[in-house]
Amino acid sequence: MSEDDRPRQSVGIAEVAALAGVSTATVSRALSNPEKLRAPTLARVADAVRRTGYTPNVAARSLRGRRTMVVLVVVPDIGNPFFADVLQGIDDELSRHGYGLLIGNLARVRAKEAEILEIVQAGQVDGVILLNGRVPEDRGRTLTELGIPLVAICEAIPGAAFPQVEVRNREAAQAAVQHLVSLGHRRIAYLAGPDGNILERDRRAGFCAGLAHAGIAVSAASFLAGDFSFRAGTDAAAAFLAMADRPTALFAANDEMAIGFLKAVRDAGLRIPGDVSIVGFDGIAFADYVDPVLTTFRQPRHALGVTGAGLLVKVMNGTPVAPEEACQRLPVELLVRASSGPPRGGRQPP
Amino acid sequence: MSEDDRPRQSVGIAEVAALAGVSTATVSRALSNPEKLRAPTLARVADAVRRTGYTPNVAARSLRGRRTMVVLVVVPDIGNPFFADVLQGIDDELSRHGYGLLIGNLARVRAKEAEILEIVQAGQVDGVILLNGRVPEDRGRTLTELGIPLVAICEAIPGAAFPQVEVRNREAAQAAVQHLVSLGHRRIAYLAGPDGNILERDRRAGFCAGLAHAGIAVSAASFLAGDFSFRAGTDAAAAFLAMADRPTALFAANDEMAIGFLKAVRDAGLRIPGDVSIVGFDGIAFADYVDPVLTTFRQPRHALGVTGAGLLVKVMNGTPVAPEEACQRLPVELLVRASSGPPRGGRQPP
DNA sequence: CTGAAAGCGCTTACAG
DNA sequence: CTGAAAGCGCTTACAG
Repeated sequence: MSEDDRPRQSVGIAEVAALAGVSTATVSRALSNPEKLRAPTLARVADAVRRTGYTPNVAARSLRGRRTMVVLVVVPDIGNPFFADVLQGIDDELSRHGYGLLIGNLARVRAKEAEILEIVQAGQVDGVILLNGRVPEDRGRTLTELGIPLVAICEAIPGAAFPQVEVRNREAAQAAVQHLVSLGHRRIAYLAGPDGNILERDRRAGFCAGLAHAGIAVSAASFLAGDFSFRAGTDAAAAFLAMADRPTALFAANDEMAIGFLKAVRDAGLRIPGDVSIVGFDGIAFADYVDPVLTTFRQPRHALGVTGAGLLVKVMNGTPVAPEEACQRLPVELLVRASSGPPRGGRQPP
Repeated sequence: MSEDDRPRQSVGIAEVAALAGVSTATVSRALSNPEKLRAPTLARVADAVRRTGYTPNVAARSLRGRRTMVVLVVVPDIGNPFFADVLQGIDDELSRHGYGLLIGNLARVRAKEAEILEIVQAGQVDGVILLNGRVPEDRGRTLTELGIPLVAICEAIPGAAFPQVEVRNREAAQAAVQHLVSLGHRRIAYLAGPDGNILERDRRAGFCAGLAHAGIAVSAASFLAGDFSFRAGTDAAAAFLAMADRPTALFAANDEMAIGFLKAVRDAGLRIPGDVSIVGFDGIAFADYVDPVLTTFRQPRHALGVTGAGLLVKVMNGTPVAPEEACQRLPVELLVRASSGPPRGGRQPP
């Protein structure tokens, strides 16, 4: 049957083979398994490839080779700069192994999980890295059922059977409380992340553990609702300012909220850290440029990406993953800056 | 010849065809050109597709159909949240037309342009959107030679023969100067972007035009070097503070630098806007949370993405693009906030 | 170490 | 409106 007449790919493997005086099989091997060829043959092919400017067609290679050399990264919100460094780490490690990277942005829309399933079902990728804290699903079907190599990073998925890499959220949150207590604070508020989020759960648990450890009744602490956004921080500030017996310190479950809160209470005339100390979480770039500079925890973002990608490569290659590797928890670093300090002695000025 | 024994795709088009009692051609048509089928046939196929959970293999479809339904977006730096909204706009428009999106992050590394060329040469995408202000090239070969549909947005590429969408950088920068002049400023500094960058060139030109328009000698203005980073802002602040006859206002070529500058001069004890007014460019989210809130220009980021993607779809479809569409320049909006105000009358305090 | 040939899973021009 | 069959451009098990 005749074919359509759209322009075809400029150079095909056949042309390279003809120019080099070898079969297409040999050209293919020269590109994928050069060690299987004799040096002179390899050289002739390499020369022909260079002269023709040949690049193998990706679709054909994927179809025939049954692997795409592409990994899907599921991100809850590409707009959050936090993920940029993680993605960079993933990309660095993946490209070392010859893999490309497809970004699936959920944009915080649950319905987009169906698209993730489709991409995988369509055979578009060899593995998936989840940064979104849950296994995507669509009408009862879940990603795990599809039998594709999987890894979760940043936001852990409790009980999952695949490798995971996260940071010590609980320990860090506890350390935040310890830091504030050591400065003399006893009335400490917690500005929460969205309900059900694993980071929120772990950081809240660490916060409570920190209080308990310091002999402070959790019932005496204030819990402010939030959702990780700047806006949640300013909203929480309004609630905070209206409180009768205001805490002298606040630990926010992330930096955006800490910054929103900081801005709003400062605008209201409170001094930081005199009237209220603030501690955030994440160590986003912006935290260095607020006034006062935010005390926070620096996450090993790049390392999270590299580690997670490395694990996925192992799974995709069928390399066994040691149990201690399969559930890693990286440390975070407390950066003590100007936003936290001793509470003003005695009462607050009118 | 026998094949390898890796697990194959769960459901193929043949199974669906068998279940529906039609040929594979009909299944294919049902999915791509449903209007060519009779309703009952379509219904039978649709039912079979649903029951089998069939999703067409992307590699096979691309190989045979000679189109991938994927667009490559070349981003200079994925870590810059500015691009997140633009990408969202692109994605919104592209997905309306059935296209997926592959992100090529240059990470400000020139050598990565070679990867862009490879992706295109490998037939991996049907079109390219450039956000990086130049046509990627590698050892003499440029992307334009590859004959792939192309569009540039955000950062224009002068003299290019493909459609472009940018904002009125020159006019906006001029308006920034007008704003400052109207407040009473006469000594105004410009904090520049990286050399050779088109945004830098246009904004600088607008700055100079604004001065000229106000009857201020350009030679009397101060030009501080920068590169669009927070750090460049703090570095420029050091230079600014050391100046003998300090300007009373500064226009930064982007918000990051404006914020870095703001933070550093504030730490040095200057009051804003009393001692120095500051105007940025872009309207990043963070600009709302610095103290004082930054006067800046809000870019129509989402619209930039939507417009650019829409143009690319036209080019890919062979739809003619009207000349006035082919070179669009969207307006930006000046947000007057607390970082700009009248200069303090008389001398500055010691 | 190298080649001939099958076949990955689809789409589409042709025929009916 | 639907089907039979070619073929997209590669890779790989088999044979030599």
